Amino acid sequence: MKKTSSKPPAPGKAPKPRGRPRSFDREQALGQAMEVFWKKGFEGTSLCDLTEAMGINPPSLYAAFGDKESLFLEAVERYATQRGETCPYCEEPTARQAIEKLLTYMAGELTSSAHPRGCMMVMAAATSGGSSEKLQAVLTAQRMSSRARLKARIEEGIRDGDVPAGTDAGALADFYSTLMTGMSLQARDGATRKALIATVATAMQVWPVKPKAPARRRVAQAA
Amino acid sequence: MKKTSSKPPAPGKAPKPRGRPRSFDREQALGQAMEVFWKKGFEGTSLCDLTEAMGINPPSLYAAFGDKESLFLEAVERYATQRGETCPYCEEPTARQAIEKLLTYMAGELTSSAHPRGCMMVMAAATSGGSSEKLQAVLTAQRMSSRARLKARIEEGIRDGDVPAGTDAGALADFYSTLMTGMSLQARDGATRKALIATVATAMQVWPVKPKAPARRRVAQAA
DNA sequence: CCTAATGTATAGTGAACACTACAGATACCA
DNA sequence: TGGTATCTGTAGTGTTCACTATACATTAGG
Repeated sequence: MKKTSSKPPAPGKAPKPRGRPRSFDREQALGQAMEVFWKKGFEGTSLCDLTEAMGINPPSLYAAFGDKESLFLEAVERYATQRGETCPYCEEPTARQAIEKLLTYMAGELTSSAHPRGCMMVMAAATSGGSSEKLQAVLTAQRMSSRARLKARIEEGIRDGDVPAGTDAGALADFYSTLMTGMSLQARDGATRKALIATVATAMQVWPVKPKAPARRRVAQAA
Repeated sequence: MKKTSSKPPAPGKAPKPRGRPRSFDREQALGQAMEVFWKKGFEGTSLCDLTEAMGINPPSLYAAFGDKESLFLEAVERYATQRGETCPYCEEPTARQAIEKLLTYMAGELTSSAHPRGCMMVMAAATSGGSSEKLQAVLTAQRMSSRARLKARIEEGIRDGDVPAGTDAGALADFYSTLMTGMSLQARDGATRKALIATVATAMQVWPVKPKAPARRRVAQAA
């Protein structure tokens, strides 16, 4: 594998690119591409859609990103990174608060008018039926990772004592994963933020409670 | 609008078709087409996929079904009818039992190996981003109808007294609608029947309970 | 200045798409 | 048997797809 032409490796190296410099901002163009993929899916997006949104011509796109699939994968990566950074998650003191905050945050994000509705991953997963294996594998991995993070936070809650000891972390993670997936579709379908918030409130009722009050211990653990 | 050539209007009329008879079973061909659409979505399915699965040539397809979109709409209609008939629903005595039975039935159906995984409607909704307005309108209507049926059954439960009086039927219907949508995607993603059943069990915990036991009435209502 | 290296713009490539013209086949009715 | 109506199979139609060959523009080093 040889990198076609991404960017100067490091300022300390001073590679001094020889030829004509690129006339567009690669990161900004990637952002535009991400929005288009987010809105129309992988197969629903044409090269024409992309070049128009990115403001460049096909040869520039291919020189900078490889091909349509590579560009999509980079967009997915960027989306995941971006979401992972902005989303409040494990900083809440209890697992319940963390999950509730996550779901509430998502209810707002999924219905925000600042970008396409729904989660890009979920939409991509739903619409990439006939795509390449690599593409599907990456998407599946992303979804597995999302579910695993949920499960890990619940298990952390069990260790910390804020979640009852017998709780099935996997099943609970599956439940909230399923719900979040559904929320994405509902959002795409026009569900209001209010409706999603109400659904979140309903869903939080299944959070396990301790049967009695045998140990009123609360272990504070620095994040 | 003039029907191109669907089928003889009624056996009583004895229309006596004049020309060469059709050499394939229209209903069976429609079933094959439905399976392909179900598996690959509307845009992901090519005419070649369809003609191959249906065992006919393009002109026969167009003569019998109009065009790709009309065929898809007919497939959707058939799917909805078929599901509506086979799915046990309002015959359960209480709303809770009805919803639980529906969800459990769906957990099995969505993961059945007898047909493509997931609900055709949900997959179609997710993948028909760039399709015609009519197509999207029909799909939206189907989903609204599904949610409305859920809501109606809950309201029936409120009237019958097996659901607490203050229950927000709309919010509860939204919650289970969202969950069912999510279950479809999870199923497509490879979730096991067991995992879906567990999620259903978790979800049923949110069912509202009466604060005390004021009325133990059960109204049997013929379907 | 010239040469080399790189990016950009025009204008295509072959393939796949939804869809159909046309001729031949097969039915009914006279 | 002939006329007409409908279906079937072959072989296309033009369009759009992802992608690229080629020529020109713009930089750095000499």
